[in-house]
Amino acid sequence: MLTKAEKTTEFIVQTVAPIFNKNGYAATSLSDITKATGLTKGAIYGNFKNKEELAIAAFTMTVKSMLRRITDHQTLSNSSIEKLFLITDFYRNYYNYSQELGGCPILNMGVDAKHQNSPLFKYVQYTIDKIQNNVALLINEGKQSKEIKQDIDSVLYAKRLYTMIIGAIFMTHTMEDNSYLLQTMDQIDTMIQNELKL
Amino acid sequence: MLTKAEKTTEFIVQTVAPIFNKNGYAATSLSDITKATGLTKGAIYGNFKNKEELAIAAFTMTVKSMLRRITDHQTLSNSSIEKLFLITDFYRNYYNYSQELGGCPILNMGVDAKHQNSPLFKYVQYTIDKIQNNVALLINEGKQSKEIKQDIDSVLYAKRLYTMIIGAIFMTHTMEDNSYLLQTMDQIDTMIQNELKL
DNA sequence: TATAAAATATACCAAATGGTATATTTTAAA
DNA sequence: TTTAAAATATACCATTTGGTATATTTTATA
Repeated sequence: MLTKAEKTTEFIVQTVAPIFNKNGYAATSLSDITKATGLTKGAIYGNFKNKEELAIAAFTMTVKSMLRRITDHQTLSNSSIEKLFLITDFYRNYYNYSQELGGCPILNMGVDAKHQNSPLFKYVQYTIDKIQNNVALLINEGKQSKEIKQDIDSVLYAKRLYTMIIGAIFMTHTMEDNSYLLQTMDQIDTMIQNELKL
Repeated sequence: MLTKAEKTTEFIVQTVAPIFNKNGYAATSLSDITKATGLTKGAIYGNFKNKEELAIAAFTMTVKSMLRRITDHQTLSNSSIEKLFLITDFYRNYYNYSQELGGCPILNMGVDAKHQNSPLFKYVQYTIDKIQNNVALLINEGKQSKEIKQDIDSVLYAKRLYTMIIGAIFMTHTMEDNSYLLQTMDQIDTMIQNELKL
């Protein structure tokens, strides 16, 4: 069972995560944090060393729950090429989902932390690498099961796909127009169909 | 001739623009500004109403000089399909160039201003629209001059191209790896060659 | 139910924030 | 070279910032 303190820590992170994600680190003040949680500084600093540690906890929590969601979605099929299509399927609903998070954490933190917070920025890089490696692995599996063409460079192709996806995420959020995400997912599906599939 | 005051205004904007672009609005303090310019608050507030107005001036200045640079590069050819290739040619050198600016202003401001500063965010949207419309116009010209296939949806294709470009810019800056930009420009060149060209 | 420990609130701190009124310097024209 | 105006510096302001020491409350256990 979770103790009171553990529940409070969880509660703070959950409450504060979308605020940090929306506003960025510098633009999120401790009064924003106390206001949103209804707690005082005493409670915040009893659960976290400082503002930075809280921001890190919030970001890692958001990213982990996001990655879990993609991974879960992947289990809907055993075919590796189908799993690629499940990626685009996931991102077709990403505008809604990421709005709940306060935006795309990878995109926001990649921009926000770049010249401000190197541990967080490193963590963004690590996460992107992780996502891309998963896609590359999937392509490799597809090659082994003869679902995907043998001459495909899996790492390069994974990078290509994620580049398009993150571009579409930026455009959809910035132009406030979901069609960027939908169109790009169509485009990627066509690529999988025409360029990857054996 | 430029008066002393006009030169100072110019100097402040030029000096401060990359700082705002790097750090974002909230994370750039007035002491950052006075330190960088070597001027005092009196001089800053004599030339600008407040911090926000300075940030707006800095951003518009950066964007305008960037757009001028693309436009200038376009004049290298009269063929509309060649002008499309000149776009990818431009972005092949964009990592270096945008680093001088303190990052890509569109990308950074799109993320930074989204939940903070609505006039600046609107200006980002306006600028993206402008860029995309220029590309769409170029494609239309290519269709008229029989360089580009008639059944291409120019607006949709322009959106597609810019989505890929901004994705590549984010990836290159975040992963600190220029190959994302180069690979994406190769990919776009292939698309122009195979999908657009008549 | 009493109690020790854990969790939270209160009250405070120095430093930094954006901004302004006024004093001083610099500029350019007469 | 004097002088009025324009530009910049100085000194200040209230407010907010992140953070902390201590007081108070809540929790769980004996």
